[in-house]
Amino acid sequence: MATYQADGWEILGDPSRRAIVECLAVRPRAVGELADELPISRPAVSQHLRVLKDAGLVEDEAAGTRRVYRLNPAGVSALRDQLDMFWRRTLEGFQEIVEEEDEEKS
Amino acid sequence: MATYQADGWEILGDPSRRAIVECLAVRPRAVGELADELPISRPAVSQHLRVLKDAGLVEDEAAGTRRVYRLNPAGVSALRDQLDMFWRRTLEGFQEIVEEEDEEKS
DNA sequence: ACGAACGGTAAGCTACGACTTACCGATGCG
DNA sequence: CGCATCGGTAAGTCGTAGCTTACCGTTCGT
Repeated sequence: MATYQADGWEILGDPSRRAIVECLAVRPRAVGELADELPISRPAVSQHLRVLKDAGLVEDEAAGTRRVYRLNPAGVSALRDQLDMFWRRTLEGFQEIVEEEDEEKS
Repeated sequence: MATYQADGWEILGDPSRRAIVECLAVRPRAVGELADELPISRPAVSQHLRVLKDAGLVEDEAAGTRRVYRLNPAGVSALRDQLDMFWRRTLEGFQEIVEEEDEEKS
Protein backbone atom coordinates (compact mmCIF):
# COMPACT_ATOMS: atom_id res chain seq x y z
CA MET A 1 0.00 0.00 0.00
CA ALA A 2 1.41 3.35 -0.99
CA THR A 3 -1.27 5.07 0.96
CA TYR A 4 1.17 7.43 2.59
CA GLN A 5 -0.93 8.52 5.53
CA ALA A 6 -0.92 12.28 5.42
CA ASP A 7 -1.42 12.60 9.14
CA GLY A 8 -5.13 12.01 9.24
CA TRP A 9 -5.88 15.33 10.77
CA GLU A 10 -4.72 17.18 7.72
CA ILE A 11 -7.13 15.13 5.68
CA LEU A 12 -10.26 15.56 7.75
CA GLY A 13 -9.24 19.03 8.76
CA ASP A 14 -10.91 20.37 5.67
CA PRO A 15 -14.71 20.79 5.92
CA SER A 16 -15.29 20.00 2.27
CA ARG A 17 -13.42 16.76 2.65
CA ARG A 18 -15.43 15.80 5.71
CA ALA A 19 -18.60 16.56 3.81
CA ILE A 20 -17.50 14.32 0.99
CA VAL A 21 -16.71 11.50 3.38
CA GLU A 22 -20.07 11.84 5.08
CA CYS A 23 -21.74 11.95 1.71
CA LEU A 24 -20.01 8.81 0.54
CA ALA A 25 -20.88 7.13 3.79
CA VAL A 26 -24.54 7.27 2.86
CA ARG A 27 -23.95 5.74 -0.52
CA PRO A 28 -21.38 5.73 -3.33
CA ARG A 29 -21.60 8.61 -5.74
CA ALA A 30 -20.18 9.95 -8.96
CA VAL A 31 -18.04 13.07 -8.96
CA GLY A 32 -20.76 15.23 -10.46
CA GLU A 33 -23.29 14.13 -7.89
CA LEU A 34 -20.95 15.14 -5.10
CA ALA A 35 -20.31 18.50 -6.73
CA ASP A 36 -24.05 19.09 -6.91
CA GLU A 37 -24.49 18.63 -3.19
CA LEU A 38 -21.53 20.73 -2.21
CA PRO A 39 -21.00 24.46 -2.57
CA ILE A 40 -17.82 23.95 -4.54
CA SER A 41 -17.03 23.27 -8.17
CA ARG A 42 -16.50 19.87 -9.69
CA PRO A 43 -12.76 20.22 -10.15
CA ALA A 44 -12.46 21.10 -6.49
CA VAL A 45 -14.27 17.89 -5.65
CA SER A 46 -11.91 16.01 -7.93
CA GLN A 47 -8.93 17.40 -6.10
CA HIS A 48 -10.34 16.46 -2.73
CA LEU A 49 -11.10 12.99 -3.99
CA ARG A 50 -7.52 12.69 -5.06
CA VAL A 51 -6.33 13.48 -1.56
CA LEU A 52 -8.80 11.05 -0.07
CA LYS A 53 -7.77 8.38 -2.51
CA ASP A 54 -4.08 8.87 -1.83
CA ALA A 55 -4.87 8.49 1.82
CA GLY A 56 -6.65 5.23 1.07
CA LEU A 57 -9.94 6.56 2.35
CA VAL A 58 -11.89 6.11 -0.85
CA GLU A 59 -11.74 3.95 -3.93
CA ASP A 60 -13.09 4.67 -7.37
CA GLU A 61 -14.66 2.57 -10.04
CA ALA A 62 -15.29 3.44 -13.65
CA ALA A 63 -18.93 3.18 -14.68
CA GLY A 64 -19.27 4.19 -18.26
CA THR A 65 -18.35 7.79 -18.62
CA ARG A 66 -18.83 8.31 -14.94
CA ARG A 67 -16.62 7.47 -12.05
CA VAL A 68 -18.18 6.22 -8.88
CA TYR A 69 -16.43 6.79 -5.58
CA ARG A 70 -17.05 4.90 -2.40
CA LEU A 71 -15.49 4.72 1.03
CA ASN A 72 -12.76 2.19 1.57
CA PRO A 73 -13.53 0.28 4.79
CA ALA A 74 -9.92 -0.58 5.53
CA GLY A 75 -8.73 2.98 5.00
CA VAL A 76 -11.48 4.42 7.14
CA SER A 77 -10.82 2.21 10.10
CA ALA A 78 -7.08 2.71 9.71
CA LEU A 79 -7.56 6.44 9.95
CA ARG A 80 -9.89 6.04 12.86
CA ASP A 81 -7.28 4.02 14.67
CA GLN A 82 -4.64 6.59 13.96
CA LEU A 83 -6.71 9.34 15.49
CA ASP A 84 -7.59 7.15 18.43
CA MET A 85 -3.91 6.71 19.10
CA PHE A 86 -3.60 10.41 19.70
CA TRP A 87 -6.41 10.37 22.20
CA ARG A 88 -5.00 7.33 23.91
CA ARG A 89 -1.61 8.95 24.30
CA THR A 90 -3.17 12.19 25.45
CA LEU A 91 -5.66 10.78 27.88
CA GLU A 92 -3.13 8.35 29.25
CA GLY A 93 -0.98 10.84 31.12
CA PHE A 94 -4.01 13.00 31.46
CA GLN A 95 -5.88 10.43 33.47
CA GLU A 96 -4.01 11.30 36.64
CA ILE A 97 -5.03 14.90 36.39
CA VAL A 98 -8.64 13.97 35.85
CA GLU A 99 -8.60 11.87 38.94
CA GLU A 100 -7.24 14.76 40.94
CA GLU A 101 -9.95 16.99 39.57
CA ASP A 102 -12.45 14.27 40.43
CA GLU A 103 -15.93 15.68 39.86
CA GLU A 104 -15.49 18.63 37.58
CA LYS A 105 -17.97 18.02 34.80
CA SER A 106 -20.89 19.71 36.54
CA MET B 1 -19.19 28.99 28.80
CA ALA B 2 -18.35 31.09 25.79
CA THR B 3 -16.15 28.35 24.53
CA TYR B 4 -17.38 28.72 20.98
CA GLN B 5 -16.30 25.37 19.65
CA ALA B 6 -14.24 26.15 16.57
CA ASP B 7 -15.08 22.85 14.94
CA GLY B 8 -12.61 20.72 16.78
CA TRP B 9 -10.80 19.63 13.71
CA GLU B 10 -9.57 23.11 13.03
CA ILE B 11 -8.10 23.16 16.49
CA LEU B 12 -6.26 19.86 16.44
CA GLY B 13 -5.53 20.20 12.77
CA ASP B 14 -2.41 22.13 13.61
CA PRO B 15 0.58 19.97 14.56
CA SER B 16 1.95 22.53 17.01
CA ARG B 17 -1.34 22.62 18.80
CA ARG B 18 -1.48 18.85 19.06
CA ALA B 19 2.05 18.88 20.42
CA ILE B 20 1.04 21.39 23.05
CA VAL B 21 -1.94 19.31 24.07
CA GLU B 22 0.14 16.19 24.34
CA CYS B 23 2.72 18.12 26.29
CA LEU B 24 0.15 19.43 28.73
CA ALA B 25 -1.30 15.97 29.06
CA VAL B 26 1.89 14.83 30.71
CA ARG B 27 1.87 17.67 33.18
CA PRO B 28 0.94 21.34 33.41
CA ARG B 29 3.55 23.76 32.16
CA ALA B 30 4.38 27.42 31.89
CA VAL B 31 4.43 29.13 28.52
CA GLY B 32 8.20 29.34 28.41
CA GLU B 33 8.58 25.67 29.17
CA LEU B 34 6.34 24.78 26.29
CA ALA B 35 8.26 27.06 23.97
CA ASP B 36 11.48 25.35 24.97
CA GLU B 37 10.20 21.96 23.94
CA LEU B 38 8.72 23.10 20.68
CA PRO B 39 10.48 24.36 17.56
CA ILE B 40 8.50 27.59 17.61
CA SER B 41 8.87 30.89 19.39
CA ARG B 42 7.19 31.80 22.64
CA PRO B 43 4.68 34.23 21.13
CA ALA B 44 3.61 31.50 18.74
CA VAL B 45 2.96 29.27 21.72
CA SER B 46 0.99 32.05 23.33
CA GLN B 47 -1.21 32.37 20.29
CA HIS B 48 -1.86 28.66 20.17
CA LEU B 49 -2.69 28.66 23.84
CA ARG B 50 -5.19 31.38 23.18
CA VAL B 51 -6.95 29.26 20.61
CA LEU B 52 -6.92 26.26 22.91
CA LYS B 53 -8.24 28.34 25.76
CA ASP B 54 -11.04 29.83 23.67
CA ALA B 55 -11.99 26.31 22.75
CA GLY B 56 -12.10 25.39 26.41
CA LEU B 57 -9.37 22.84 26.02
CA VAL B 58 -6.96 24.38 28.49
CA GLU B 59 -7.10 26.61 31.50
CA ASP B 60 -4.43 28.88 32.87
CA GLU B 61 -3.39 29.88 36.33
CA ALA B 62 -1.10 32.70 37.39
CA ALA B 63 1.88 31.58 39.41
CA GLY B 64 3.99 34.56 40.27
CA THR B 65 5.35 36.02 37.09
CA ARG B 66 4.66 32.81 35.27
CA ARG B 67 1.46 31.42 33.90
CA VAL B 68 0.83 27.73 34.17
CA TYR B 69 -1.40 26.02 31.64
CA ARG B 70 -3.12 22.73 32.07
CA LEU B 71 -5.66 20.67 30.19
CA ASN B 72 -9.29 21.19 31.00
CA PRO B 73 -10.91 17.77 31.51
CA ALA B 74 -14.38 18.92 30.53
CA GLY B 75 -13.17 20.62 27.40
CA VAL B 76 -11.09 17.68 26.32
CA SER B 77 -13.86 15.17 26.65
CA ALA B 78 -16.30 17.55 25.00
CA LEU B 79 -14.02 17.80 22.00
CA ARG B 80 -13.55 14.07 21.97
CA ASP B 81 -17.28 13.59 21.91
CA GLN B 82 -17.65 16.07 19.10
CA LEU B 83 -15.18 14.19 16.96
CA ASP B 84 -16.77 10.90 17.86
CA MET B 85 -20.06 12.22 16.59
CA PHE B 86 -18.55 12.60 13.16
CA TRP B 87 -17.39 9.01 13.19
CA ARG B 88 -20.69 7.78 14.45
CA ARG B 89 -22.58 9.59 11.71
CA THR B 90 -20.10 8.41 9.12
CA LEU B 91 -19.87 4.80 10.14
CA GLU B 92 -23.59 4.56 10.67
CA GLY B 93 -24.63 4.63 7.03
CA PHE B 94 -21.31 3.14 6.17
CA GLN B 95 -21.99 -0.03 8.05
CA GLU B 96 -24.29 -1.35 5.36
CA ILE B 97 -21.63 -0.99 2.75
CA VAL B 98 -19.12 -2.81 4.88
CA GLU B 99 -21.48 -5.68 5.28
CA GLU B 100 -22.05 -5.87 1.55
CA GLU B 101 -18.33 -5.86 0.95
CA ASP B 102 -17.96 -8.55 3.57
CA GLU B 103 -14.51 -9.97 2.92
CA GLU B 104 -12.84 -7.36 0.78
CA LYS B 105 -9.71 -6.57 2.75
CA SER B 106 -6.48 -7.96 1.28
C1' DA C 1 -18.45 9.05 -36.82
C1' DC C 2 -19.89 13.18 -34.52
C1' DG C 3 -21.46 15.51 -30.53
C1' DA C 4 -22.36 15.56 -25.68
C1' DA C 5 -21.56 14.27 -20.99
C1' DC C 6 -18.28 13.27 -17.53
C1' DG C 7 -14.16 13.85 -15.10
C1' DG C 8 -9.05 14.54 -14.44
C1' DT C 9 -5.28 18.07 -14.83
C1' DA C 10 -2.86 22.58 -15.35
C1' DA C 11 -2.31 27.19 -14.20
C1' DG C 12 -3.24 30.95 -11.58
C1' DC C 13 -5.48 33.69 -7.90
C1' DT C 14 -6.73 34.58 -3.22
C1' DA C 15 -7.32 34.24 1.47
C1' DC C 16 -5.94 32.75 5.70
C1' DG C 17 -3.19 30.78 9.23
C1' DA C 18 1.22 30.19 11.39
C1' DC C 19 5.29 32.41 12.57
C1' DT C 20 8.51 36.17 13.65
C1' DT C 21 10.17 40.58 15.67
C1' DA C 22 9.19 44.40 18.49
C1' DC C 23 6.94 46.39 22.23
C1' DC C 24 4.56 46.72 26.62
C1' DG C 25 2.52 45.70 31.20
C1' DA C 26 2.96 43.05 35.35
C1' DT C 27 5.20 40.56 38.92
C1' DG C 28 9.18 39.14 41.93
C1' DC C 29 13.68 40.15 43.80
C1' DG C 30 18.01 42.67 45.28
C1' DC D 1 12.80 51.44 44.06
C1' DG D 2 15.10 49.95 39.73
C1' DC D 3 16.06 45.67 37.22
C1' DA D 4 15.17 41.32 35.29
C1' DT D 5 11.97 37.75 34.04
C1' DC D 6 7.83 36.24 32.12
C1' DG D 7 4.10 36.44 29.04
C1' DG D 8 0.40 38.67 26.23
C1' DT D 9 -0.43 41.71 22.12
C1' DA D 10 0.40 44.28 17.66
C1' DA D 11 2.02 44.45 13.23
C1' DG D 12 3.82 42.51 9.33
C1' DT D 13 5.76 38.63 6.38
C1' DC D 14 5.38 34.29 4.06
C1' DG D 15 3.84 29.84 2.60
C1' DT D 16 0.39 27.10 1.29
C1' DA D 17 -4.23 25.04 0.91
C1' DG D 18 -8.36 25.54 -1.49
C1' DC D 19 -10.86 27.34 -5.16
C1' DT D 20 -11.83 28.74 -9.97
C1' DT D 21 -11.52 28.87 -15.06
C1' DA D 22 -9.79 26.70 -19.03
C1' DC D 23 -8.46 22.78 -21.49
C1' DC D 24 -8.14 17.94 -22.83
C1' DG D 25 -8.89 12.93 -23.08
C1' DT D 26 -12.33 9.30 -22.79
C1' DT D 27 -16.63 7.07 -23.20
C1' DC D 28 -21.48 6.64 -24.51
C1' DG D 29 -25.32 7.56 -27.58
C1' DT D 30 -27.52 8.15 -32.11
